[in-house]
This record gives sequence, structure tokens and C-alpha cells, in this order.
Amino acid sequence: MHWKKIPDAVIRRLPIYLRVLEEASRENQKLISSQALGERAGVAPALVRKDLAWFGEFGKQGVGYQVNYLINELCSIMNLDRKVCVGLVGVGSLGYALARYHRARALREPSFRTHLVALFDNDPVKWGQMVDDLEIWPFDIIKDKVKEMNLEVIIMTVPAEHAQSVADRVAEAGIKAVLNFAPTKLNVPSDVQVADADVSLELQRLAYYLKSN
Amino acid sequence: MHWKKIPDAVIRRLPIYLRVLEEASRENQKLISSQALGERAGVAPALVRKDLAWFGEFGKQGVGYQVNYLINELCSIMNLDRKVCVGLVGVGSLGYALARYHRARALREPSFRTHLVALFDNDPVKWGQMVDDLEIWPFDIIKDKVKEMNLEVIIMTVPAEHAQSVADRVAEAGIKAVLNFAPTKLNVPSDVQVADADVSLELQRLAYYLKSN
DNA sequence: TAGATTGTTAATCGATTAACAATC
DNA sequence: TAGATTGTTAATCGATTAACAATC
Repeated sequence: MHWKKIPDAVIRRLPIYLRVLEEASRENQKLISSQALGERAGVAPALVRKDLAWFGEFGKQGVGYQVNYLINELCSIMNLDRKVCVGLVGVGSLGYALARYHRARALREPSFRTHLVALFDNDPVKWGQMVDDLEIWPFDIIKDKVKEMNLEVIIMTVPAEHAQSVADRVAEAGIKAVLNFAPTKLNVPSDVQVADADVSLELQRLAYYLKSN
Repeated sequence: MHWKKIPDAVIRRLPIYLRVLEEASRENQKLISSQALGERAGVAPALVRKDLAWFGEFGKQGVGYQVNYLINELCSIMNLDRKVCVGLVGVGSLGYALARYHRARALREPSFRTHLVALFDNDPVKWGQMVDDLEIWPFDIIKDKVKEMNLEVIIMTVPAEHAQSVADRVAEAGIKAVLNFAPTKLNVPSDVQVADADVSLELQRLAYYLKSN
């Protein structure tokens, strides 16, 4: 695109707006102001307007934003106006749970938009086992599967000590986006995006705030 | 404390430093420089020094930081120099998995420091069932259990539509820290800290970056 | 028209980086 | 001592907020 680079802080808020808008849509709201949207998203109204203004003029002065129109625009901006195929590596207890959770939610919420379609593990005992209607494949064939199934995002739920070597193989397979649950920093090529989702970091952060209160 | 308020951005990095330091300690490293610590944490060395300087002078010029000493200091700063008791509400597939994952990790890593000790659900069918060696209690008795077991943090893995009312009850029970996996913004009293951990927000953010690449 | 709310600019606030004297 | 690395200050960079003209 020809735009100036959009700050990541902005990109992180867009899915929150999307979530609020979809709620509003379910409640049959047709219009929403930056004030109301911001309140439900936990963001100042001026910031909501500024965030949206990076991408165009979506509102009407004195009126607000059309809920369904803005949902469509945001989906297109976020690259969610299509099926995004996701794979998961490491079907231990956490991987298993996330797999089931993700599929249940995708079934229930059509707005979920990311679809978990493949599971991988390197334990031969697990190969061929099913989680709901998904088969567990050997991790070794991930490169072929990425191509065959058009996987674009990989969720990593492997032990910390294997995370880096798995990440290497994942990057080699052409994946550009990884959601990493392992408690370790991954070194990946600069064109691969990693989102970290280590539960313990958040718990430890919360512990700090128990102090002052 | 008498300090100026520490920015949350700083607090979020401390657990990352802690993780790196514990790795280094396991590798029998005695000393670490802000350079090396920063590299493994993904943070600029100057920022590492500035973050630590909020709390005191822990290093020696020309030498660096003593790994084990800094671990102790950081634990004390983060309020992790003791057992932090955690409860979990909503033993669905995600809650069940997080429970098992958390306990397995706490057993394996003594440095984990937060301990999951109670599970709650409002489905009578689940009451009395065990997840590993933890019993599932009725959500209704959470207030008593918070007192009895000294719970300080609650992990919420309930459906979005129940999240707010659960949060109200949790806050009422005296809890000041919540890790929320439900895809909804919780309104809580200002002395209650909420950390959001909605997987779909991260997946959607990753989808955006698939575009430009 | 009058009231409401957008898009945008300028001001503020906060966080990160660069640089270096202090000192181990 | 010489080299290394801290703690800290000043400079830079970036993000948020306040304010308001434009306009529906």
C-alpha cells in the first residue's frame, strides 16, 4: 500500500473495535458514535476517530458510523474478509484445549474468521488421532501441509525447549505469522510476525499490582 | 511505596527479564550485562538499565549484574517472593486445559511462583469432580473460598455472556487481580486489575500483517 | 436551522534511545 | 592501569488528548 506505516498500537485496537461493532450489530444497532464505540472498547473517543482516520473517512459528521458498513471496512483492513487457515503445533494439554476451544468458538461465532484446520505433533503415538474432526499429522510434513492447505498462521503450543527449532521449521515452511504460547523469545526472520501469549507473564504482571493495593 | 508511579510498560518487561535470568541461572551463568540480558529479552540494553534503575542500583560498572542476586531482587519487586494463590472460574474446555497446563508447569518449574489451588464452575454436574488433584467447587461459594484459601488472582475462562456478572462477583469477593480469557471488556472497580488474554484478538492482529508481506 | 459528531491539527504527555561521566 | 559496563541525563521519537472548524 502507499500509506505511511500504520503503528502497531493502532492495529492492536482494530480487533477490539470489531468485537464491539459485532456486539452492537447483534443488538441491531445501526449507528454508533466514536463516543459509544470508545466507551465499549475502553478507548478515548478522539483516539477511535484518529485510528479509523488512518484508513479513510468512514463516518458522517453529526451522525456517527454505520455499524455494518464499518464492520466490513475493518474486516477488509484487517485482512479478515476471507477464510484464514490456521495450524497448531504441539498437541499437549494446552494445544488440545486450544484446538477444541478454537473450533467451538469458530462454529458458534461466524465472525471468528480464523479457522483451525490442521494439527501437528512429533509424537508418533498421536499421529492419526482425532481432535473433534481434525487429524493429528506428523510435524515433519508441515511444509507440504502448509502448501496443500494454504496455512497462513501457526499456533505453537510446544515445550519451551523445542520452541526455537519448531519456529525455524515453521518459518522455513513459508509461514509469516506465529502465535507463540511457549515461554521463550523466538528468533525468526524479520518478515515473520510473532505474537507472544505466555500466560505466566500476565500472571506475574498481575502479582505486581497486588502490592500497592 | 514512596516511589514515583512505575509505568506499566516497565512492569510488563520485568517478568521477561526474570525469565531470561532464570534461563541464565540454569546455564550456570553468574554474571550478565544489560547488553546480553537485553538481547535475550528482545529489549535495548539502555532500556534494560533504565527499567532496573527505577528500583535501585543492582549492577556494577564494568562488570554487569549478578544473575542470582538480580533474580531475587526482581522477585521481591514483582511481589513473587512468596506463594501466590490463584483460582480459576469456568471449567470448560479452555479452563480445564489451562488448569492442567498451569499445574504441570508449576510442578516442573519451581520458578513459576503462581499456584493454581481452586477451581469453580456453576454447573452442578461438575461440582466435586477432580482435575488432577483439584476439586471443582460451586461458583456461589467463591467468597468463602477466597478467604479460606487466600486466593489473590482469578483466571476467568467463562463464556463472554457471563463474564461481566462473574467479574462482579469476583470483585465483590475481594479479588484485586483477574486474568480474563473471555472476549469482552470487563467493567470493574478501579482497584481491580484486569489482564486480557483473548486469543482471537492476537490471531486477528496477525492476520493484518499477512497483507503487507 | 440547531445540535451533534466527525476528521484533523496542535499541544501534551510518555516512552525509548543516544551519549557519556562515573567507576568497577 | 585499561577496558568494560553501569546509572543517568538530555534528545528524540511516538502516541494520546484537547480543541475546533467543517458539515451532516
